Amino acid sequence: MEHRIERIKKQLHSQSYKLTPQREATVRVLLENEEDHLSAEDVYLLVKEKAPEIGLATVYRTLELLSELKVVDKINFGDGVSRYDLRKEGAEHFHHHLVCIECGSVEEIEEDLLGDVEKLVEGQWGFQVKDHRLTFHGICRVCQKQAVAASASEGNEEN
Amino acid sequence: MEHRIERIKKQLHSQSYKLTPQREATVRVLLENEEDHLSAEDVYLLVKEKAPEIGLATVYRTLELLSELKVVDKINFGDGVSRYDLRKEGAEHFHHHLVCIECGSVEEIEEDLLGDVEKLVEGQWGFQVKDHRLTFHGICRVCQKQAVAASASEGNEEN
DNA sequence: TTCTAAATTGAATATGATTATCACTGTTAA
DNA sequence: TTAACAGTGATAATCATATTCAATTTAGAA
Ligand SMILES: [Zn+2]
Ligand SMILES: [Zn+2]
Ligand SMILES: [Zn+2]
Ligand SMILES: [Zn+2]
Repeated sequence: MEHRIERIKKQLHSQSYKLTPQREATVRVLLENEEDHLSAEDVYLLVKEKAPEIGLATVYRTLELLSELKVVDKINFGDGVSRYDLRKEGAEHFHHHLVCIECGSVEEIEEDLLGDVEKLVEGQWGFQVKDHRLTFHGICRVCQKQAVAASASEGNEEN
Repeated sequence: MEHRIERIKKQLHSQSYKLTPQREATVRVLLENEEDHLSAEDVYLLVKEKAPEIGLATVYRTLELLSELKVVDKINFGDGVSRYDLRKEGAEHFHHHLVCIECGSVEEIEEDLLGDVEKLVEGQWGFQVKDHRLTFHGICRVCQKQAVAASASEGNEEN
């Protein structure tokens, strides 16, 4: 954790930005909730627990800055809010997401998966790929099981 | 065109929705601008040219409805507005996009490309894929050429 | 055709996320 | 020390989208 903060600090400094206490608090919240996909409001509320004096505008500004520096990726799952996702250490591309249309859960895929597709796009469409967004919408493992269970008990009730 | 409108009409009726003049005008605008990626506001302005009495709320409602019926796909390229994209005739999945980070142009890829990846996701992650969103961000062909030209003339100026 | 209930509409208003403004504070470097 | 200047928090402004509601339209039933 400290190591990653140190790294982000250097990245900020290299563009003559400072790692202020507010920015550090924000980054810590992102690191502590790496598995989640927090909205700006979510981050704000979590940061407030530790640094109650922080303002919402500062959180937005910090997230925007981290986004420009590619420390976080801004993503939109179609529910009207932007969400902020830390890049994995050393990851070249943004990771992928599995969004369940039943329960709304979001799972991550860190494997690249798109290597071949990107080669194809570069070769066949002449498009120089810099990054991507890939999200699958479907039914997660849990909801699939529940659907099976529900249809089974439904069958019983009919008897 | 008429054929596709007829089909959408049936799809609406099958869920006891009506193809009102406002809805038809909206669908026509989408069909006539199939290659674009229009926002609700864009659609509104275009529909107004032919049916000036239409209200913005109706356009939003229509696009939302068409979205539920899977006639259009709602997509977000990260610029703060939702865009609406007609499904290709008979397409099972949403098509892909190439967004240029230089000029903002959006190109479409209709080829599936993700068949193998989806099989992997279903098999290895147990996730039942229903749909996807895939967008590549990078440099389009035109901007690549311009970059080459610019760096060449820059080299000349230095002499 | 006439009638009726339900669906749909437009204008206006409300909402909710994000951004801009601005006076103030802390930091930096001559 | 002091004069830029980056950064901040509170607030107001903006902008996309959703909701409300009275009025209109529509598809069937009678
Ligand atoms: Zn689920
Ligand atoms: Zn993620
Ligand atoms: Zn371009
Ligand atoms: Zn498209």
